[in-house]
Amino acid sequence: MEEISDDELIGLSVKDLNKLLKGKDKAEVQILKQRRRTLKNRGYAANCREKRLSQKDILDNEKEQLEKEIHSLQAENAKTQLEVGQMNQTYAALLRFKSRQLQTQTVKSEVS
Amino acid sequence: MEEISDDELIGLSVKDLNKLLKGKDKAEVQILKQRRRTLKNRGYAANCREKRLSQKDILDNEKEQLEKEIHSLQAENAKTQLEVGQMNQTYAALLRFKSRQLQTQTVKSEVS
DNA sequence: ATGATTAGTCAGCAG
DNA sequence: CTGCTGACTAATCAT
Repeated sequence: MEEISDDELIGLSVKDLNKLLKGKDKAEVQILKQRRRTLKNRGYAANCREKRLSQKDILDNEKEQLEKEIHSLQAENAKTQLEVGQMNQTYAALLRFKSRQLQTQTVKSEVS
Repeated sequence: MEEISDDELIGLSVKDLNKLLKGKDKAEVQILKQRRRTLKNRGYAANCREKRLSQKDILDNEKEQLEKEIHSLQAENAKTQLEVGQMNQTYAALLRFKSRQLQTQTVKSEVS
């Protein structure tokens, strides 16, 4: 019989494989089918490992994104806090103005 | 010869193993040493798999922590923003007060 | 020699 | 049956 390469064996559909195996020995067919299964498994295993790695990459990236978001939020927070501080200063100045005015009015009404 | 169990074989140091193997056939010794190596490898592989899993767990946990931190920062931000809003209201009221006062003063100085 | 990691193999489960 | 995954083995790398 003609030798069939791993790649060919993997590439063939079961149907085509059966066509190719028409008049063969049953034992021989079994052996070939087993070889096909094994080759497929080899691919599945490689696939499985690759998937494992890419999922780790995904996790790493997600983590990195979250860290960026944290930094962004921290910056935003700091900015807002600064804003609050400035407002407090303005607020204090206005309060001083207000109490000065009230005092003046009081004095005026006292003399009137 | 007496059979030695996997656990025993794994547990023995090379030294003790050699003692035990004093008068043995060289081929037999080689086979036993290979069995020992294989058993050790089995353990290493299991260890490797476990490590892989625990590292994934670590990543997952870190991710979860980061998400918690994000939520915390978001809450903090919202709170501060609210504070800013309230301050803006007070600020606006004070500003109204201030301009009213200034107006009054202006009027008074005009009539005087 | 020892331990860790990778690729291939098989068993066994899921669809 | 096809595809995936856990565990085992052997080969290989590093210490």
